[in-house]
Amino acid sequence: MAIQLEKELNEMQCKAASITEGPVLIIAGAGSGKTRMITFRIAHMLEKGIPQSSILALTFTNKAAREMEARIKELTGKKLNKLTVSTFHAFGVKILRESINNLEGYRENYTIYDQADKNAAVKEAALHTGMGGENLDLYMVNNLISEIKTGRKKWDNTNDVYKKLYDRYLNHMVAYNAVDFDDLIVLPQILFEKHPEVLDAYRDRYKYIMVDEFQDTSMSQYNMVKLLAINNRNVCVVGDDDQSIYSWRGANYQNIVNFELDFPERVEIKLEQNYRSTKNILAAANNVIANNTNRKEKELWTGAAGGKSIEIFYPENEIKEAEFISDLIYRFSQEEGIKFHDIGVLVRTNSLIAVLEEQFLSNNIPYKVSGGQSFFQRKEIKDIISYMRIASNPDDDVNLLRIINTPRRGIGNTTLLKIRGLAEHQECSIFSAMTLITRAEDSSLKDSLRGHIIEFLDLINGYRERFLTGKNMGKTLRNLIEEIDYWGYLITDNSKNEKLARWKFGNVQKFIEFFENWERNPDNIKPTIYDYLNKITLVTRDDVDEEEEGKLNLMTIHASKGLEFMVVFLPGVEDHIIPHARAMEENPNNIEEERRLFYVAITRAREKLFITSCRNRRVMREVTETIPSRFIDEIPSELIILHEPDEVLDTSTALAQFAAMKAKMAAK
DNA sequence: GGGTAAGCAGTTTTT
DNA sequence: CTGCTTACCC
Repeated sequence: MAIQLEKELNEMQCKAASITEGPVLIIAGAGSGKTRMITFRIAHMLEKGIPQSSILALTFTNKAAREMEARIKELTGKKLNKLTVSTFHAFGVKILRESINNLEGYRENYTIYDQADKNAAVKEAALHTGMGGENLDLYMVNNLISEIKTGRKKWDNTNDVYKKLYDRYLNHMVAYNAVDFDDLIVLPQILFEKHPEVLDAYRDRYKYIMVDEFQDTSMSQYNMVKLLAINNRNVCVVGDDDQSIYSWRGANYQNIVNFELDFPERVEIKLEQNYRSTKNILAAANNVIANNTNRKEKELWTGAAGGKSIEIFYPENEIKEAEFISDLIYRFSQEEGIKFHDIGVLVRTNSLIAVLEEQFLSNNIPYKVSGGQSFFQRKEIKDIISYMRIASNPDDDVNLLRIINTPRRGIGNTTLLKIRGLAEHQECSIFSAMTLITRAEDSSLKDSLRGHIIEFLDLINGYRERFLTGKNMGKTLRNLIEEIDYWGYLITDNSKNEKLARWKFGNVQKFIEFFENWERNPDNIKPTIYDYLNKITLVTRDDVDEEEEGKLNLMTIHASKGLEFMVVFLPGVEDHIIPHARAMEENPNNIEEERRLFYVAITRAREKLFITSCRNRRVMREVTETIPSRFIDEIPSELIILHEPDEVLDTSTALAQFAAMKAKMAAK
């Protein structure tokens, strides 16, 4: 089987896939067949005899990583157990797993904190530095910690009041033996600095590096790539500055410029032919994004036909909007035979999802939601995970506090305060303090209380031992859940709603099954509880979906990146939503990123795009009048069918329009 | 000292 | 919807 790049790819794609040596910068526009090019590039490298183990491909999401691996597998028909395709964060986990013992204070059984855990840890640190309470702007402090840690910001006289809190937070994290998401990128680099021999080993191993979604890498992520690639110089980055939509998380598309400076001999390739959208949709997207300054010159073009493929409606309010969209989708499915999974409904904020979801539910439209609260973030699942985390790392105070009295075991606030005082005094973890307090002779604890604490300690210690054997962990988990009587807890806690309790317990059962499946998976050579816990912390969405096929896609625009749909609906295209009021408040320059978001949304559509903008919308409790997004005005009017605000919403016209356009395109 | 019901506020985007 | 505070009961 020889891959013929020239036959499979266009000229530019082919060039991009063939140059495997030296630095390459690929600017790949939306829908330009980027994934296809990358897949062929790696397949080509393997065919040339480059060993799998020398290749490192870094992506942004787990989903992208999985997809890339699957496609390479399909193309080459090879087993890919030596190829490293991973997200930046998962790669960080891998490095830390192999070498965290070299970092002072940390141990191998470290816990990864997600946003919620981090919040709790920050609160804790604030409490200890006397900065807690209602005045604390948790969101801001969280950001500050991240910015300082990743080097995006330095201490100055506007923020150094938080230095104490920051130091405390760092100390706590080491004491908890916990790392946050930023640490997964930053700690490996500290490790490399302190132990150049470790860095050399990674440089030796990964001679070829690829980075996907390069516009979304942060400065510290780029530094990591640079560290690894600077000697061998076989590094290929692929990105599109117009699709950079994660700057709030530290993404910096200036990295494209940095790359040009650090690798001046790079070959630069632009993929500008779009294979996805109708001429009409593409023209709209091009016109919108042209309003941004400071972008790489490029113009997407397509050989596809035109057709009036964009329609704009102005429903009365968000309920009418949801009804309209839902009805239209239903008729598309019934009368045009369009599959639900070919339709995407994309929103700017998670809060817009609920109304739509409700409508789809009552119209019996099968749908799946990506983004928002992930399965692993549900309270009942987090509880169970906390038990597992404490069993694997008892020093993790944040998770201990979550479960110490869930289900109720008679350790209330006052007792807890006493224990925490002791922990503070002894500079030890809460778990250790509990052990101490049960042994103290003069302890003022009542016997019953002491009994409760001992019972808890025995429970954790017992299951810790069982989990650490690495055998029958699923069974162990089942026993644990039974022993703490989590079912009984759910029943009493949701005494007014037994159905809810049942549903929650169903989730718990599901979680156990995931865990057992993972444990049984032969790809896991030696499954440990640490590996599992680290893995699920990095999982956000979609990994849990059972049947993907045949379901309507409902998600945020952020979550839609990299996807495409035959028909796309964009609800809530209103000022204050997109561009988002909060974003604009923060910094008026954010308008460009909001525009990029709108651009990403438009370019998801292959054949048809519906934009709706409500005239009134309920936000929290109040109904407010809204105005259409300014971005609508940036689409040339000759490209769209504009329905007047007072026009009665009519799904039939929209449907007929679509049919006519299809017929016209087919005729061409 | 612990448990619990009721009332209340807070939702930009995510690894 | 749910996490958090508050006030009150056992």
